[in-house]
Amino acid sequence: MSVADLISQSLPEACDSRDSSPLSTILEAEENDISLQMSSVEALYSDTVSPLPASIDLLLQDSPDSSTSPKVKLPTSIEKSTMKEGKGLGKKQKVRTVFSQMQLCILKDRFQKQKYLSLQQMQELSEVLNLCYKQVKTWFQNQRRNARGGKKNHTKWPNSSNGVAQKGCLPSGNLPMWSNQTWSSQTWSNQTWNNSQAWCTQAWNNQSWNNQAWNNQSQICGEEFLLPQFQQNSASDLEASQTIDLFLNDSMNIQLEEV
DNA sequence: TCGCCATTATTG
DNA sequence: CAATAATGGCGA
Repeated sequence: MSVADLISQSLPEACDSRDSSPLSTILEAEENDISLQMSSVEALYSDTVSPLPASIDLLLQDSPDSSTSPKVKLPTSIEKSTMKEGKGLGKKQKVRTVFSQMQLCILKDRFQKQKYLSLQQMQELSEVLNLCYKQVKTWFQNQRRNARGGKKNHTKWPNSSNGVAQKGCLPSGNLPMWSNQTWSSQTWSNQTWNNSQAWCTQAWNNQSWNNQAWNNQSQICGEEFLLPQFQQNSASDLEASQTIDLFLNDSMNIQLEEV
């Protein structure tokens, strides 16, 4: 499979992050050309994370986009043009990106701890998820809204009553606050990430996961992360995990103001 | 500029 | 039809 495919998955051209992200976001270039972006991204990462070159692309966006196993949607170019030409004329076609399970997982997890992210934090997160800053921002925006639930009960989180394993996959209790400046990256990588690894892997392995599936899954996630079966994942998965670990730590180190 | 809101449009 | 990513307007 080509990395391009994977990438395209989470490459909404709708994001004008370049415009929105003041802090020169690295990943801006990608939106333009899939092919080009690939190289740029690759270069970028390989440069940043010297040891593991392209693996990042894979694991990140790749998350076998669960959303729809059969036909991986290529939101970017193909889908767009192929869409409805009828109204696609001069209209603004929204490209509704379908975030992968992994992306959602990370997003949700983060959201549980932080409802508001600083610009840089969002950017970092976006890098990690290989999404646009704008998308992350929007996502949080929407989440905040339905988290509040107040007006329109838009989203129904799996379990809204318990504050435990409800939405996220990672039991917040075991995780160090993303934004708290105290914990060391080591702590994160050694302890927390183990869990993360598990759930990420899980996410990758179970393509069939749906948002609803989080319901059930989240519970196991809460207690039995490191199931033997998950550890038997392929090398690529492991590699991926490690990769994430790496850049995650990297981003973590950047640390800025907290909420 | 961002956040929040209401709305729109896509996806399943 | 429900869920939700993304857009645009408004205010701080």
